[in-house]
Amino acid sequence: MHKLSTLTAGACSAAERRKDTWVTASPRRRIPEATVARLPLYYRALMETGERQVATISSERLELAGVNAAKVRKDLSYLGSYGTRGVGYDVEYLLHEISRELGLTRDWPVAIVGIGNLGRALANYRGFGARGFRVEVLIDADPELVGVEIGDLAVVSIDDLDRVVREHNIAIGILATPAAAAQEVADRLVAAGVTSILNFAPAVCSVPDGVSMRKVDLAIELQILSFYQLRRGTTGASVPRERTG
Amino acid sequence: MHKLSTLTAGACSAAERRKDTWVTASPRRRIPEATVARLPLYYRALMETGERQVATISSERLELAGVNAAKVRKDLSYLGSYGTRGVGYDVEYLLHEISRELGLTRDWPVAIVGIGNLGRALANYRGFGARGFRVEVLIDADPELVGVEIGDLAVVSIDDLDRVVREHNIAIGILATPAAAAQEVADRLVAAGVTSILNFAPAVCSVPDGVSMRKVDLAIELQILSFYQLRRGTTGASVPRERTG
DNA sequence: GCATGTGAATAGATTCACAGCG
DNA sequence: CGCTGTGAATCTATTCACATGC
Repeated sequence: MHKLSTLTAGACSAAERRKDTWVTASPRRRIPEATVARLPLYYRALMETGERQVATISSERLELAGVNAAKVRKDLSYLGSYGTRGVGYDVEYLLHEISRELGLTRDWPVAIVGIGNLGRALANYRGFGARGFRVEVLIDADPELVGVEIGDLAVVSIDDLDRVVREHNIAIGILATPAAAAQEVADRLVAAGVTSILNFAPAVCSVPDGVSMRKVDLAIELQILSFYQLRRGTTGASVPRERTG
Repeated sequence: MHKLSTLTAGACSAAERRKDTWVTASPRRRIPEATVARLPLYYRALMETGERQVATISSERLELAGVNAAKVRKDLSYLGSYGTRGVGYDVEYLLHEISRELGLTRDWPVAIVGIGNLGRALANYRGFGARGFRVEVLIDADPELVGVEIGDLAVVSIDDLDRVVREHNIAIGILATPAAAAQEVADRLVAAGVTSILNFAPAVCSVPDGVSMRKVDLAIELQILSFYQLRRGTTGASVPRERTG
């Protein structure tokens, strides 16, 4: 059995949490997990700001839903002292630093395994492609699906997973299989050299140390919403019906 | 982390108190956010355990990836003292308590707004439907799409959002629009009485107090993976290529 | 004996508040 | 003066360790 190190979206794997695992490539401090999770938000906000030809921005104005100015400053301070006191942060420069930190200056070839409804939608999704994440491989177990073209990619048989993952130098795999297949496919991806997995399968699924897995689980998100919904004064349109079946 | 307005978890509705099966009426303490986010995991694990005809389970054995026995015990203790010392937790009973806590004994009608690739995949996704979340309304702005049948639902025009949301008593909305439309649609959903939103649009988007929003953002998840991937000794298949352009 | 339930200890994240500097 | 950068204070979450009770 594996050393368990799964993570849900929002939490990170044991591998990342353990201090000793850190290859301190960058001389600065270890960037806290919570900060890492917010860097993409800053990146996105800065991109939008940059398009509006704004040269410089203060932590106050960068502030976005749920992230106040103090948090912004502390987060950015982990990257280095990239701001100017009395002025703010240079948008272009900060964008560059964040994208370097996030590895967005690189090209990450991605494989999607499981070409059902969701896998197909992900394959067609413009939005990764935009920034460094290019879907290069589609894999499915269904012989009917093998060879079918989605976008400009032909679906490859799962029997060829190992070969094709290695050929394309895939580091990041997207798991969109049924729950039952998730663990086996994750194992095969890892065996083929994949060290980051984004898991859409609604299954408890684990990966060895040294591999990151983030879970995106629609059912879980809805259940969390349901929890808070239930505890709110439900009025108007929000009154749930008693379950029928 | 996720913007969930200050919760009124202490206040427990009369509807909950009404039932007879549990001894202790309502959880004494407020359930921590981190615990709430794990309840669905326990729920799922217990469902699988229950199917294997296991009557009782210890925190040690319930332990799943990333959640150790101590955490399990503390989490479950927030719900009440539902275990038996020296034995463990009764699977059926605990399952019932958790599902009640999560509001899974109810039926939550759901609307999906934005019937593109992703929205369509979500509409066809069996998996919510399973436990209380039933997609009843599909909404899109594209006139070409209005009236088109997906599964057994016809797409409704966004002009009718308010009416149809109220008619179906929608409390939970799923946002799968392009980023540009997200904020406006969120506002309209809230105006129509929706108080929980699951947002798939890659956009900074905010909701007023008293409304929950959870974000599922593929680009962000990939960027977080990329961050850790970059900091790992990238060997074998995992060496990223330099960006070509 | 064995596994829960829980205070106490520790670790981590957020916020405060202000010194420091352009 | 305005805004960053950061120690210190606070709040939240996790882990430990053991008394408690079946």
